[in-house]
Amino acid sequence: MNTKQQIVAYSADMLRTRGFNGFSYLDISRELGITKASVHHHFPKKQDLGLALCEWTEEWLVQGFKHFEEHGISEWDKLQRYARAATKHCLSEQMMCPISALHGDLNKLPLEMQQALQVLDNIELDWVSRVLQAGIDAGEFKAADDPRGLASVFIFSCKGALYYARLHGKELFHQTMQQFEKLIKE
Amino acid sequence: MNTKQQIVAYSADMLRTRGFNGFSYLDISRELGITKASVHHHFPKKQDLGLALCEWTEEWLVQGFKHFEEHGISEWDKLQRYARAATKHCLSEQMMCPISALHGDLNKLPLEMQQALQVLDNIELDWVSRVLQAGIDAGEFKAADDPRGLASVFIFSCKGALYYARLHGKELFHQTMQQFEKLIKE
DNA sequence: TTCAGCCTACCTACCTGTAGGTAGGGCGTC
DNA sequence: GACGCCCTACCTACAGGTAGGTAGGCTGAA
Repeated sequence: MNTKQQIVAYSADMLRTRGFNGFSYLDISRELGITKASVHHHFPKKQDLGLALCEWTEEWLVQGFKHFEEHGISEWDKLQRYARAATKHCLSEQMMCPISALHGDLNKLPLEMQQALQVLDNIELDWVSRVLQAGIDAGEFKAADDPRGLASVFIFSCKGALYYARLHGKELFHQTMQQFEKLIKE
Repeated sequence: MNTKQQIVAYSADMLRTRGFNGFSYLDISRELGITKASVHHHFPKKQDLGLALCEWTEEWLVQGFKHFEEHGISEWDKLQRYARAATKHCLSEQMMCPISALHGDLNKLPLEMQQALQVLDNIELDWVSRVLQAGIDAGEFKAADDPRGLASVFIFSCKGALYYARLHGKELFHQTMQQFEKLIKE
């Protein structure tokens, strides 16, 4: 892994624990044992790093969805895998979803990053909508006239509960996902 | 309104647009035309200001719930009023929920503020849980074995959709709330 | 009434440590 | 020599905070 990739990897961790404006080039330089100016060499402006992080996030998303599709034994199982993947680091390492982290700093992001974030949102909403629609078609879930709206409920429930789990413990997360499951199945 | 109250009022706006770590004493001093040291006079450390903001948020919450209770003509109407109140500034002024804002900076908040935030979360979850339970008892909503988990779904759906509405427009917000309504009524 | 002491609310000046960034240079590899 | 990747040194502008001070108002005692 070359220096540039190390910068992105470490920055992705920081994005998820402190948000985009919560870590600096000095943080990165200290972690990797290089100078700040060297970080600037690879990413001249923080926006450049931010866009690289959006690309990283998209890759992370796309690979995740591919994995869930390959291993999910039902549509609900795919959604559960999504939720479990999101949980994986949250409860032990206090990490949030990178997309949520970017939304938290939305007002301070340059336009280009906002546009990249919009793309990420749609990738995620599209995938969950498709899984829900497939589940409805297969009789796993109750009929819904707007899978995208329903996908929103699922995504926001999941992410919100993960945010809160950092302070309230994982029980609330499980309660939330359980109620969502009952709502779409019963 | 004295200086201290002005500091809190302005800080509350900043909390909701930039997050707790997104504005500084210099920002406040510039806005109010006083020096930074004068801000420190009223709130020696930023944590003191943070705790005052938590109090402000609690007052804002409690008054909101009182208003929704007084004017709500059904349990769903109360929840809709909650959602509409949250929407009121979000779509025009890019303001987020203060509680969400604090959660976004959770890892960087001193312990005392984290504890105050936990209290705020519970106040909100408790109120929504009670409204949902009353609606279930009155036959407005379908039975649920865990009103608190259901309250989580509602709150997170609402807040998440507001976050996204800043970037995607209000349609997604309405879709989300509409699907939630169908889920608990049909 | 006057005055000392105290309080509130502000001020200037200063501190350490960044945060994002710029300019010029060195070194190793091909 | 060219280039990638690093470096030192520096810039402006903070961010949270500290120390010492001033001004005006209030209160109680002489």
